[in-house]
Amino acid sequence: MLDRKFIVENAELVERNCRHRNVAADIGRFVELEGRRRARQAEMERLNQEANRVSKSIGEAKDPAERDVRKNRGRALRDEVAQIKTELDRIEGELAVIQSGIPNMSHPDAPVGVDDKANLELARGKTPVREFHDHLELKQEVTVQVERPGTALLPQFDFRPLDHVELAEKLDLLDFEAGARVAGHGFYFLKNDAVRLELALQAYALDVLSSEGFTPMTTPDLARNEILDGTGYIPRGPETQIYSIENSDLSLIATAEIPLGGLLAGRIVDADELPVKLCGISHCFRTEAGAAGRATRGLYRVHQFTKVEMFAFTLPEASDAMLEHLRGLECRIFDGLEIPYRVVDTATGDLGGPAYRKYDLEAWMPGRGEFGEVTSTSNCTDYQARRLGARYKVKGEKGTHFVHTLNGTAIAISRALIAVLENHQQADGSVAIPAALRPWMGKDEIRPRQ
RNA sequence: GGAUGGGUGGCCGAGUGGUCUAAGGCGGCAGUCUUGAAAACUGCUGUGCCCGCGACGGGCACCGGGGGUUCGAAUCCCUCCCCAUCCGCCA
Repeated sequence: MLDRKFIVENAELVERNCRHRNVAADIGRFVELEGRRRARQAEMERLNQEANRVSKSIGEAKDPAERDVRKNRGRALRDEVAQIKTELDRIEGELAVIQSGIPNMSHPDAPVGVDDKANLELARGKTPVREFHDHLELKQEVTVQVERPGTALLPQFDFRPLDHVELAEKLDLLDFEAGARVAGHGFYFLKNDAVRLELALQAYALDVLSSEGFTPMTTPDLARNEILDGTGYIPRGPETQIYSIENSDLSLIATAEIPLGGLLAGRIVDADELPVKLCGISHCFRTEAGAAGRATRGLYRVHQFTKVEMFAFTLPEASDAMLEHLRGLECRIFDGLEIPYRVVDTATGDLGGPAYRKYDLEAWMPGRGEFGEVTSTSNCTDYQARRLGARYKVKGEKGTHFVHTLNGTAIAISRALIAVLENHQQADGSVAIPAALRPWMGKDEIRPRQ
């Protein structure tokens, strides 16, 4: 959430930002209520002060009659306070509702637009996209090259590429049918080399991030709703993406961002302990409510997957640079996997609540014939930290400040599997293992079973 | 699941109705001493909000959350949550 004083003092900026974000929030009402809250607050404090004075004077009163007079005075004052408190609570409630609906401010360079159509492509990965064109004369050359402005000559598929579901069937890597039988549509079993691939992808990501000073962690796959709220996830309501555990205040996490953010909830750290760089491995659970019928085939949109997540707590002045750092690592990881991708600067209307700026990596997915999101990294500035109560203190200085939080996908296994299988497939239906994964796979390719 | 104990400032920990304006310690900051450092000693040191041009100025609230009793609650009552230990079961 945003700071109340900031909202009041920058009402026009906040209002404009809400428009850019495509969010309806009654800022005018908020400013009015906050003004009233302060006035009532001041009034209540004045009465409390008076009542405290009266209470203290009772012990000093000489005769019983005088004591009774003062007691009555004290009682009257406390009654008045109680009335104001009731009104204050009502105002406070309405303020909190509006406040929690106001999204974070946006980075001045983030592309402005109400939805993902305004997203801006910033860069491409090192690995060129391979496409398949029916009209090309396949017999002439094994690899056809076409020219594209601004890039090197691009290799093309010289065969019609399969999608990961077809590949997985040939290679016996996935069982969606059994997943559906056991847990319903959207669940799946990984089998055989897909299991090794998952472990290899985790090990590879962990390897890169450990060398960059991230502390590896596995996290609880459940978190208290309070922590979900703090990180900006909404555990209840019809639109929720979150599975909640019945008869408890726990939910299944949608990403390790949730428990990792919760790590410093309600805590104050020394400024010289920052930045804290964490690398969390967890399962991720998503109901995908409202996503019915959209890209439901295969692993693209599933209810459970494993993810290696980067998370950072930084000083405010360090968060912009940290976001670039996280983006750079995502690029390094996917370049290392020899997967073609593009980097997208997310438009204001597509940022969600907590993000100040967000970059997505979209990998080329030959089976879909389009780019699909595989990672996402966000700078949430102090928006999450304020709600979580994650603060830092500078030695020798008075007071505390909110840290900045950032998160970024290192590897989301399900979508990474799509990208690896589809981009590294070979004409005979086998899949070449990218060199970066071979140490953990113990083999160079996945071949169909004999 | 059963039993018990407990939630107090950055941390540890005392405190069972009115100098709690929360003892004491640790840590931190500043100073004295010292060639320098350590030790020792002295002082300062919680969070949030409000008032104020500002202060090393004033005020209010906060002892797990909420509610109650009282002129007055960390302290008494109700309720909820959380944590720890032991036992049982179990990977």
